[in-house]
Amino acid sequence: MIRTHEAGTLRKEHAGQKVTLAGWVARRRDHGGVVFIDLRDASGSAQVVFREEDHAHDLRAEYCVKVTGEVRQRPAGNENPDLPTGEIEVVASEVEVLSESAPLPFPIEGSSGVSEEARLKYRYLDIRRQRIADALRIRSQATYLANEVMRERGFVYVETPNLTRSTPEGARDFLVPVRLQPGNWYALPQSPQLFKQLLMVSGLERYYQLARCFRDEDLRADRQPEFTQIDIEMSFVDQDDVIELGEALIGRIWKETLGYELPTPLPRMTYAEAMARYGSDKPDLRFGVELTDLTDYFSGTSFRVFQAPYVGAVVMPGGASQTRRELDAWQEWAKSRGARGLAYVLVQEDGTLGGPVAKNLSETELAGLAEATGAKPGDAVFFAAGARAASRDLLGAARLEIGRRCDLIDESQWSFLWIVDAPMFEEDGEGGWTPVHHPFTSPKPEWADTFQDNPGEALAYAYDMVCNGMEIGGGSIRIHRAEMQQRVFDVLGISKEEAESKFGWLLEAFKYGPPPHGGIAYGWDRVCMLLAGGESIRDVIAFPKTASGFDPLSGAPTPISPEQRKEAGVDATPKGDRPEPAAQQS
RNA sequence: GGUCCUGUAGAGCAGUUUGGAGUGCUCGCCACCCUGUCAAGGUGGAGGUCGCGGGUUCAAGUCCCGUCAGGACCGCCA
Repeated sequence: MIRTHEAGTLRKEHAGQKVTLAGWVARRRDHGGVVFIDLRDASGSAQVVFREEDHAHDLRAEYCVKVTGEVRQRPAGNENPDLPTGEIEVVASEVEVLSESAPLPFPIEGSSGVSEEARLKYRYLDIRRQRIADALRIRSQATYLANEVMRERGFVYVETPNLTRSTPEGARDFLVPVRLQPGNWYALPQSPQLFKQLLMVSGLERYYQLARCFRDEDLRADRQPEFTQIDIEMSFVDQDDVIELGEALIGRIWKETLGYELPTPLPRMTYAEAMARYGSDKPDLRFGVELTDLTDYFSGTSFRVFQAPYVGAVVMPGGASQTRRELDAWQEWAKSRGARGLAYVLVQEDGTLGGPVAKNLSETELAGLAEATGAKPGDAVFFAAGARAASRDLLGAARLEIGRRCDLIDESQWSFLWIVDAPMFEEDGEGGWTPVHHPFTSPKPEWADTFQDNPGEALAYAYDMVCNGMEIGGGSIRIHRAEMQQRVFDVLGISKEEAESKFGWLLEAFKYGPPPHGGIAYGWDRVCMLLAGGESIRDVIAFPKTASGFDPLSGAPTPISPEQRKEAGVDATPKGDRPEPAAQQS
């Protein structure tokens, strides 16, 4: 090794030892006759002292250097109790510049903000910064822990293909042209869903993988075109078994990275309850502010707007003192979400009700409103009326916005829960049904025989783990009987031929004694983002892409040359003697 | 596909409302001074296509139109 010690590990016990360090010049404090360098390596940093004969004057920020010198306790009064190495310093006797650094595009040390674009373009420098380096380390630690838990429980790590077949359901696929078979295309997997079910047919019984997944959809702070899941599947289990495993996995990770004891078993809430109380299938329980259903309350109202299939409300504490401008801003906010507006009533300090909606309500309606919604003097009550799902969505979003604006969210808190009993199907807007989860999700046992008769009410054997208002994992018990699978396809309007063409390879496998099985997948980037305290999954991805899918570092994606285009067979027509590739969704 | 915010020196910002010479702040950079700092300090200096294109105007960083890039959100993401 070039060095004998790591800078961040030096303590006063090392005093008197001759050491050689290697790292980067983090900070330079040049006093002319004496120069201090903070030498940073992966372990931390230590102060190196140079005397004038040492030529340290020419060292610059982020030069990569090797320093030999003697560790000594700092002179009395010069200790720095804020630093782990603050009791010692290294008196340099030799210094070698291993490589110089050009002036930096942004500061490595210090906490000043830097644009996302600059950070991604020079991501390798961004990772030198403490915050990102820490985030990547905590991700690594979490990954080790996950592997430990899975190993202890006898799971088999299996890698599934990244070059695979396009799947017709779900997200848009990334496609890869195939030179050997011009006109035919691989798809990158949206998840290893079908392969992991095949591995259950194979009898592995317990499978897991840190799987790369690819989805060609628009990006968000918590979405990248490629991302990682911890993908898990188990045979001969029911929902409680998978939930127990999920809690053991997340519990170990939170305990050993953050020292947080997961309060297991985690609370479970049905999808229906979550939607009714919080207007969300991933409620943030770090604060209260629940929705109230006022449909019955306003069932006889003469106010036309509230003559709707659903009327609900959410209370903004202290909201009555908002200015006209702030209340107007709520209208704009609601419109930006596709609503017509956000009706409101202000509860004045004397208990009277104000706001434009109040005069449309009857004496009786006004009299009981505060009690019905739980509003107190000084609060504002926001209403949504219309279709139930859309109205609850709006109120749920308003609830989160209230939480943010009123600073009701305790950021130091962890709120974990399971959302269970999601519906199997939802209306696709064209008179048909579409799966809420995916078409291989089993109904709950009580719906096993009858789901096809009431598709809108049938409950799925599915579960999502929610943390701080974010879905971090989700899974289900799968269908393993052909007869039941056929009934699901019938509800979805998928013909036998269509099912054969799209999923034939899975259905074929399921002819050979498939075991009952189920699983779960955790969004690993989101999990690590929560552990690292980040705002975006980009914080825990070494080389992420921008919101338009561009990588400012490598410049990807790029056009291809006409030669590449020809060779890849991008424009070729497939030969007819192959099975029809699954139709692409546009 | 849509809505909103942002774009001014290497970095972070102010200036845009009410048009008047690239006017300014913090950090960094370069040179010099400085023997106990740890966000060291001091003196001096360099550094600008105000994202890009067009328009209005005697005059545009500032107003208008378009466009590009980044970010947030809606749609979308089983």
